[in-house]
Amino acid sequence: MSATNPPIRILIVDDHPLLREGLSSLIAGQPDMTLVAEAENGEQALRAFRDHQPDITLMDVQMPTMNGIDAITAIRTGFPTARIIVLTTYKGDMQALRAIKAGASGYLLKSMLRKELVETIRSVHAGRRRIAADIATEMAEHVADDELTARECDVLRLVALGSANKEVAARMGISEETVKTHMKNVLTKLGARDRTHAVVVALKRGIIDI
Amino acid sequence: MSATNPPIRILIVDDHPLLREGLSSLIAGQPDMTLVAEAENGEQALRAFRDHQPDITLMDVQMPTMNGIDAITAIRTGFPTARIIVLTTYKGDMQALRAIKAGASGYLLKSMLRKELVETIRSVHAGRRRIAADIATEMAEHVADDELTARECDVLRLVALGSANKEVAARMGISEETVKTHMKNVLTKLGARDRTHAVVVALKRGIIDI
DNA sequence: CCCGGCCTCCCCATTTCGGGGGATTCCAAC
DNA sequence: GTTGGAATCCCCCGAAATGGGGAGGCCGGG
Repeated sequence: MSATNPPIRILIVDDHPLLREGLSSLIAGQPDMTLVAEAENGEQALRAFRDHQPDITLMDVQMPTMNGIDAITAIRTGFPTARIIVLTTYKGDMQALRAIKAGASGYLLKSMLRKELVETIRSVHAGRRRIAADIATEMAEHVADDELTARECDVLRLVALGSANKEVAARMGISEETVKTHMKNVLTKLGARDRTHAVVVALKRGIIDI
Repeated sequence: MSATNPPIRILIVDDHPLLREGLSSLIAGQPDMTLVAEAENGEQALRAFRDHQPDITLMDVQMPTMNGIDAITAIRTGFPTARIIVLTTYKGDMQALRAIKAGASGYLLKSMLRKELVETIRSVHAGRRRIAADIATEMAEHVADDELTARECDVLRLVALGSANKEVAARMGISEETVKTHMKNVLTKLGARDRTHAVVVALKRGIIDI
């Protein structure tokens, strides 16, 4: 943070123009930071990263065209040392977990204070990691849980759309008995009391989207 | 919009500091607008409105302490001519409907372009109404639908939390048969295929929250 | 090579739902 | 004062979901 160091070069990726504006003006007020590019979806982010190779990328998760998780994976495939901070509205512990597994160094909420954000940028730039406390807490509550398998997620998604077991079976090309088995596992793993509760829990935790 | 007119006096109400920053810097760039106050929840909004009586209030819906709908109702009880524009992330047609019934003159998404926002501010200040096209479309699809009654919402909320009809009945102090009747009505009104689907539809449309 | 996880399928018994029907009471609005 | 909506309760019945058990095949890591 000494004045002799070059500024932290930052890329912003978010599809909300207003939020980009807010970030941009926040960064403009920090003498040790400079904004090098903006992108409004994952594809643009990839190009912008290649062109500018920023020190820090601030990335939203929900975006059209290419979501933040895929963008993080793609960026870190080409640049394994890229430091990326996810900045999002809350969407459950699973989304955060996926972002971190994809290589994010930070996970923050858009509702946080400006001060915390700039501190996190400096912190991550210095090589540390920073996960918002409430998200860390929620992730910790589920570390011991078995995650849903791909097949179980498929079943649950169809159930969320109103399919009965028999219809799920027909759509997936498997027997109704298999669907029942998957649902039994889902109920157990999510600690849900019935299929409706399971869908609600999965939506809250970011395990499925609708 | 002539330079001789006094500027449009604006109040911002949003719990996201970053978004307030973005709005603030956007307004600062408009010669015919001036920011008179900011608030980060409904209560503060009420006080700020009384103190400053802005021409336009930009209001989020989801906030701690006092939500946007209640804040709109409260403000317009004291100041029936207040012009309020709701600025939110998408949460279903029902939330928009409630905001408009409470007296909002505009309903916009946070993902919109800056240009559209400043145009809407001028438009609403001139006495017109402005609802984002996609929201208007979705609201139009449901104008013919019967809305859920208070009791039906109560039942659906408990169902979403994993209660069986029998348990909903016990919690609400009514008979299971009554719960079944309510659920039948809910399924019909929402066009849902089963209770799980009903909960998902209600969540998407902003009819219930979890 | 063997083990574990995943996916698949099957059986049984009980409970819960969903879709019909109908009925009463209460309150507020016209 | 009648009318209508909301809320309450009741019946029947077939379909669906839940909870318990078991079991075989496949694939990848140790």
